[in-house]
Amino acid sequence: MCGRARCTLRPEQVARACGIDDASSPPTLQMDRYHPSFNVSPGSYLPVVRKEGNAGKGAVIHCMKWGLIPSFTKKNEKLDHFRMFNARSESVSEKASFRRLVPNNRCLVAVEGFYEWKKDGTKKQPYYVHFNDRRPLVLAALYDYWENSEGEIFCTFTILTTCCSSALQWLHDRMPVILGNKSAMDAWLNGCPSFEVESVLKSYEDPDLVWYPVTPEMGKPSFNGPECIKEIQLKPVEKNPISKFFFKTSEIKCESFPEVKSSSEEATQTNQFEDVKEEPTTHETKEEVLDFGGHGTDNKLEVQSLLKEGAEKCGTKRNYKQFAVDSEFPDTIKMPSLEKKENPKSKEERQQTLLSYFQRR
DNA sequence: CCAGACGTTGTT
DNA sequence: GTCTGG
DNA sequence: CCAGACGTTGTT
DNA sequence: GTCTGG
Repeated sequence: MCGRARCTLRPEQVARACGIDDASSPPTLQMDRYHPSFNVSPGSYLPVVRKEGNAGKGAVIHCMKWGLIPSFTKKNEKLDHFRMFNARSESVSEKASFRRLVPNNRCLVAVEGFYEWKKDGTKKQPYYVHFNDRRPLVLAALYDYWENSEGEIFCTFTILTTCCSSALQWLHDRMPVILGNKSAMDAWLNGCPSFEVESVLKSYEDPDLVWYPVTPEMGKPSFNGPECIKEIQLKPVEKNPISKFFFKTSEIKCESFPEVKSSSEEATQTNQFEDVKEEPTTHETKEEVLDFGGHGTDNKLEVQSLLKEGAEKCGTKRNYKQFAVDSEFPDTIKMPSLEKKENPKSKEERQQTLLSYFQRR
């Protein structure tokens, strides 16, 4: 499934990720509705790349609400964006609400990553899933227009899902359809109405899709900011409660597994597009790879020899590259939930100790 | 013919 | 809009 | 997706 | 439990 994501991409980044020709100044529509967020959920607006017009082959970035409202929805019906925020790709060509959109209402949604909750009995642990080179994920989606009784047009979309890749099966059974290359994106966006959609509606199996656990606090939709994607250290699961008095969690904490694959993909920046009016060009020239903390220096090395298996059991899979640069979140951006947090994480909290284990309870 | 549905997820 | 059910 | 509410009356 | 809201 896909019910939560990070999208703090600027329109140019969306355009570039989706393969729009003139990505430097893409045509946009209703972008004032776009509020970049580390915690996007159904019901909020995201930039969607769709074809411009019927015959025109150009693309436009159109900000739409996540959660499909089919055009045939009754004029006076109460809108429910939380019912159809996903569409099963396996049945999308049969279901009445989606079927009619497949030929002519396909679109792309670019996000930096998405969240997935792992259920362990009563507990739910969220993980952040993303590409190890931090290029955006381009997701397959469908959109529709609906007009209310006052003549207002509502633009909404739904993200297609498929079964999880074998690598992500441990986490969930469903995942969004990730269009992993230019031809898949192009086919989905520009393919003729009768094109064989099944060919691109596959689960993404490549090993550059990685993940790590994040704070359960981000489950609250109002919790926003870079803290959402900060890697956390999972507490080891202890069968025997007594044993936790006898080991140092710092010794057995999960280490990362360095992916050895090198990617030629251009790393994308993670700056904000908070408000075009305020600082439209400030970030234009930056090509720096940025990240928003959370990857303590203590995580950086000595992990080379660790087994992949062990790392993945501990719920982390990542690439060296993401530690190449350690930078702060730009302070030009308003991030309310961050501002409230007066204390930055102490080293104590980053590197888990027996003391912190109890302090946090 | 008209009326009514049209969905996913996870959990039971 | 389009299909299913009565 | 998860979090949070889950109610009425009358008055401002 | 189930619905609504973000």
